[in-house]
Amino acid sequence: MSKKISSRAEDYSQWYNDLVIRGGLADYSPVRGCMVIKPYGYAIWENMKTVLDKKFKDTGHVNAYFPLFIPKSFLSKEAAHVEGFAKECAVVTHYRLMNDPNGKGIVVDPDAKLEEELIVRPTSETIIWHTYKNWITSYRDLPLLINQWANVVRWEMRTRLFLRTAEFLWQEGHTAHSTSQEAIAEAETMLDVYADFVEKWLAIPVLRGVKTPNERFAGAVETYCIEALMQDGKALQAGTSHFLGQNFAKAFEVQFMTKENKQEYVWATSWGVSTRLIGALLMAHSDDEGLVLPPKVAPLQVVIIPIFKNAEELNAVFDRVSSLMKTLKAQDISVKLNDDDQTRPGFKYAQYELEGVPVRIAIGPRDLVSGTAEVARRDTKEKQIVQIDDLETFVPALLDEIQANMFQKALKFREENTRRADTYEEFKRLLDEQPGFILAHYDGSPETEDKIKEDTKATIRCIPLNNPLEDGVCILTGKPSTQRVVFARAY
RNA sequence: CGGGGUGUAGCGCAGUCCGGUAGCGCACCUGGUUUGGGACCAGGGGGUCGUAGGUUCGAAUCCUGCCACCCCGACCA
Repeated sequence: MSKKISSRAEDYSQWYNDLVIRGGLADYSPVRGCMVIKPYGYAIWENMKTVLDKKFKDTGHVNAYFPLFIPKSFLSKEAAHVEGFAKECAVVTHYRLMNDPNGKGIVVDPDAKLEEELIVRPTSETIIWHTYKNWITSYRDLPLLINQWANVVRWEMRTRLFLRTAEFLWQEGHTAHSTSQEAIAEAETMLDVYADFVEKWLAIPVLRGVKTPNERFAGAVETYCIEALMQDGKALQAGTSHFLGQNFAKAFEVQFMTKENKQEYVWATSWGVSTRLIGALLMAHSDDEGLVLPPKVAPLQVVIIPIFKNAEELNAVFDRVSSLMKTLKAQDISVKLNDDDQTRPGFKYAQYELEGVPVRIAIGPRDLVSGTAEVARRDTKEKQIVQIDDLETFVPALLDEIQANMFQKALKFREENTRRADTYEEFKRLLDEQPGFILAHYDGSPETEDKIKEDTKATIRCIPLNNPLEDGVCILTGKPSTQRVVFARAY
């Protein structure tokens, strides 16, 4: 095995795969499009989950769990919804296997065919709204604010580790409200929760906006999204929040009695983020040496590498740092001393750089004499000598600085790669030569959007919230336009 | 589903053209020397060569079918 991972410049896709595999985040599984999330990758997900779950609860939501299997007939109750998901559903048709009569292993028992086939959930709107029908009868039952952490299956044509897998982990919030305004406010609140999380914890700047009708979630009236820019200039949708209007309430007959004693359909939202966020995290920050993790979600924030030739020297380092480790842990900083005597320091340095541990501290016999340590930060790869006694204040400050610096770096990258195009030629040239977000006018028609997508593979990522109005003309048709929208090629 | 590629030890590969019973590097195990940026020496274990069939005295190698995975597209979070 080569020691280096592929570089971004020579093969961006391979670089990404190397990060995931060599970084110990996931493995391929025996089933196409599925992956095994390894402990290190899962630890990142757990950290994300912990923060998000608290934010959901702080905004009034509770967790519940709905079943994996959905009766096939449910899916077709909302027309746009089935249109959007039918082509990528895993279907359960039988419930039993038997020994092959021809002696070749095991086969599906033809007598065990299900009366009605079951869909493995690609998302849970249908089963949840079926359930909500029984839970909601009065305005007093509203709002109903429920989230679930679950796995879903979408049988995608082409998969990519974390970014698009056949099965993925996510959370999906499903809320019911008595008014349209309240549901819209909910969808916007959750978009803000996502944006805040991605920017402050993952250190990835995002654009908040709404999707055009073409890009809207199947069954939504309005889809809000956060869009991030990856290092190769492609966009990645990092989270979505949908205002579903009364579409699902009507499809599943969910009505409530108002204060005025009138029957009305309830208003709905749904919102979700998935393990795709791990893909975003990798692609936004990592470099040719490996992962670069923001301290706030790094499974391990600080690693101490002792330099030693024998047990005495190791113990001397351990004695010198044990109180430091306690102090850091008391501040909720994860720290580990790697006392493995089978690998040498250089190997450990390379390994922790690959894994993206934010701060590395090396302490050897010479340091013990001088009372110093070598502190290396992963984001800039800078090293400096610090007094060991100062580390308990230096390290927390450094972690904060790394977190802030990673966000600033990503923000600068996005700003430098957000450009305006006023003609179609310029638009196409930018896509090929300087990929990134492109702000351009379009005439607002789905046909124009489709044509541009067909020509260039670029899509409208979003119409930013609070978008400044500006008169212009559509880059494709020359028709008048009142605002620029954000185009990009996307994952 | 279209295009390209690959299936040989846990991983990465050579061997296939030209058939003779499988090899290298890393990893792993044992012992020793090492340890401030991916250590070294010696010894050792591990593979029905993706799968099914065919040709042949003999197949990783030739022929046919099938399967899987990866990359690039169309679809999507």
